[in-house]
Amino acid sequence: MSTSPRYQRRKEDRPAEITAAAFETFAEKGYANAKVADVARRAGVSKGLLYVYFKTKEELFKAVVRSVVIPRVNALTEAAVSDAESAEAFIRGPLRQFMKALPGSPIAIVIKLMITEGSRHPDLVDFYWDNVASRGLDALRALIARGVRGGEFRETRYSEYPHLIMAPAVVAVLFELIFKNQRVNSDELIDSHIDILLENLSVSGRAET
Amino acid sequence: MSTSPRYQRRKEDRPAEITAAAFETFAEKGYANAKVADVARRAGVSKGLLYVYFKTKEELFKAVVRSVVIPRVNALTEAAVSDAESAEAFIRGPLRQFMKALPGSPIAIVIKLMITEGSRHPDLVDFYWDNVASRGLDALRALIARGVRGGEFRETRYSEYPHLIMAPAVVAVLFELIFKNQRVNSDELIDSHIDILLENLSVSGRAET
Amino acid sequence: MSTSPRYQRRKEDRPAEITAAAFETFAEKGYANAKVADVARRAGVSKGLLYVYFKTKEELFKAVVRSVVIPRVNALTEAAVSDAESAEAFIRGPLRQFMKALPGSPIAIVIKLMITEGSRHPDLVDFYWDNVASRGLDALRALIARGVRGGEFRETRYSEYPHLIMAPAVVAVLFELIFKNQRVNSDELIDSHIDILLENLSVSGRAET
Amino acid sequence: MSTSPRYQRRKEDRPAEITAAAFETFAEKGYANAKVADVARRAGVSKGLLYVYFKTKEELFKAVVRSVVIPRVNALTEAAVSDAESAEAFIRGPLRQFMKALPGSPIAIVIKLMITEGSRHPDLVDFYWDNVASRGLDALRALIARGVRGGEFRETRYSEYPHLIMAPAVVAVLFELIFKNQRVNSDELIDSHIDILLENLSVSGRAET
DNA sequence: AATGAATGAGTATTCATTCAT
DNA sequence: CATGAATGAATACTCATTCAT
Repeated sequence: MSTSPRYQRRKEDRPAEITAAAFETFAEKGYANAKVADVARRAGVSKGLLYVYFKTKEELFKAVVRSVVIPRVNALTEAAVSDAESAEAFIRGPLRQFMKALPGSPIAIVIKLMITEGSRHPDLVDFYWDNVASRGLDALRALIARGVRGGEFRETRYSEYPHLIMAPAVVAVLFELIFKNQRVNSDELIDSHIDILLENLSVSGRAET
Repeated sequence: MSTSPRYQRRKEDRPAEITAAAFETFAEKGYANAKVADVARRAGVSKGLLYVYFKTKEELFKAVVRSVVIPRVNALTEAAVSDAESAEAFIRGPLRQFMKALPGSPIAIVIKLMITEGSRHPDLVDFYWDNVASRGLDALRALIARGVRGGEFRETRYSEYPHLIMAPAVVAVLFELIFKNQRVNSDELIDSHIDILLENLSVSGRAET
Repeated sequence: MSTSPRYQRRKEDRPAEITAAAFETFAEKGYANAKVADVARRAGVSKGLLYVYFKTKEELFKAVVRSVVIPRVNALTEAAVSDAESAEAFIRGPLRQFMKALPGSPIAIVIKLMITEGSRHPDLVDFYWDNVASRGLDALRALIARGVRGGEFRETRYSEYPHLIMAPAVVAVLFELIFKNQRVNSDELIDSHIDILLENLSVSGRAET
Repeated sequence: MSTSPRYQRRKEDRPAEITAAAFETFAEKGYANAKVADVARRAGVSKGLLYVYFKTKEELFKAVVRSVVIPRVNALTEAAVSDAESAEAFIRGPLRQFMKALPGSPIAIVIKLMITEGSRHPDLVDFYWDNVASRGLDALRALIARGVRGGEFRETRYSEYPHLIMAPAVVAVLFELIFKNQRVNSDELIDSHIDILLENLSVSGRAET
């Protein structure tokens, strides 16, 4: 009920609040069309304060990518290499869920931003490769290796190109980015892919479907 | 006495020359960072004349997308439904070539532009769906159907989701857009995919590989 | 009576018009307090056009210094070395006039700007030394030498330090810059100096005054 | 356990510490380019505290000028009128030293600041005239009068325009401000001037040099 | 038809100043 | 007394678009 105080004095939270607001703004508008003033307004701070924490719009952008990416990659990659469940169970469970969630996740936005602005920020691209793409592919490779080692899977090209495992999720991401998923049922797409994938990996050969 | 132009441009060529220059500029810089003056300079015309043909930068952008997309979709889709070669031969031949070429083709650039600017141009997105994505998927579906009809292929989920056939090419496109293909060998990726795909489609079951 | 046309199309004159306006603005406000928008308004052009001719405010500043300085140094230095009149006559005539005019001349403004902004523009300082200070001192040295050669003057320290000849004019400039000449009668100051100077240079020794 | 400050500043010293820091900052950057935050940091206080003592940046500037100027004018002017040494000895000794020291002294900086910012602070200009320029000129006039009275000097224009006595020092100051004295040997310039000056003032007429 | 000079709205960034703590 | 987080007005610079020639 009271008018919000002019000064909030929340030093520790500010950077996170600002990157969160910036993420939303970049997600909606893209980098070039996002106004620093919008970000500040959305974060509930003045432009001046934003510039205290981030020296330029570019710095802010890089901080956003890092802040979005880092906390999200660990969970899945760690689960992939744990022995808590069989490789197939992991693929049918957590991995499928991850792939279905991908188009609506912040990662999709980051992919968009990397496509748009990557060429102007090679260091960010490297960062993204090292911390997301590369680690994700390694985790998938380790997952397949575990399945093969455990007698669940046969040897396949997927070991070499785990990209093929994620490819349909990438399609789903693109459809989301371009068509806002008006044009494909991502969940069914992923389900179909998982079926095909496991049939292919399975040592027991083709199920009679 | 007068410095006559190298060759006298004919009025009819101008729009095409301008969209070609615009495509190159958008490809290099992205929409927001492409300057109209750059496009005009590259096309060898004045800004004023460019504005005679395209009333705004947006108009120009839409014209570019249309001009790039339309001539490129027909060849493949027509070949896909012809009976000149078996479905498998088509997949191993023209389709594989198309997928390998995709990351370096103008379509990749258009995909990038659709991701970046699509939300501001819903009509373009519709146009892109109608003329590229939708037609491409239909052609793939027809191809699979032909294979099934001809006894080459068994029934699979690919009929329902031909997206899965193109998915690795989409991954390759994304890697090109983000990493300039420093990070994956697209050709081998596609080859591996085609092998897996045909093994899956084949009625004769798994090769002993 | 007619409203002034929106476009004037005077390409050749623009840079000079703009530097003239910029000179006035810098003179009044100093570099830091001069707004580019003020300069443009005073020049009767838009900010955008100003930036067509001068890529930054700094560029504009340098152009101003050059445009003010160059045309003004030649007249005097050339006269100093001509034999049209005796050295003493030159000092009593043109040189005295020049010194009296200095505080109110654009050179005084340029001196002010060099003091204020010189440290941020070492190349301008060099330019100023090469084209104004150094050339002026050389001309004075040549003048003294001519007087000595012609038997008008005796050998004095002024040959080595012609700065001493100009020093009172420099005082007058400083008084103008700081006190707007509310505090000293520059003309009488210069007259007194010229008298002392010529008495000193004269071979015939001290007049009985 | 607590990191106690190196020494406990006493409240009374603060304004002086701040003006000292401000002087250094203004000297290095000029008024417009000096940041209040820099001054505070250099003074070892917070911006907030600085604003307790000086309500605006302008106030601070005026305080700086006053604090620099006042303590420095007294010594010389008092010595000039004392009878401790002959007028000529005073000129050859203390006055010459003062003139040689001027370009490197805080007064030079204050002159620069007066030139740059004077027009925005007429009261400061008046203060500077009353406390520095005017008093200095009076002291020089008194010095000449003492020499004349004591039979050392003849009557000259210097009585009326003691500015002429200081003029070469002013030149030296300007050269320092603009060229950082890369371009003139100030000491020799002053020595030459003093020789000429005393030859001129001397009742005994021209030395045979 | 063709030009490019001219415009001005729009935006990132800075910094003197305030005030809750 | 002391702090420094927070503010926002001010300003250099850009670029799509127009229009006199």
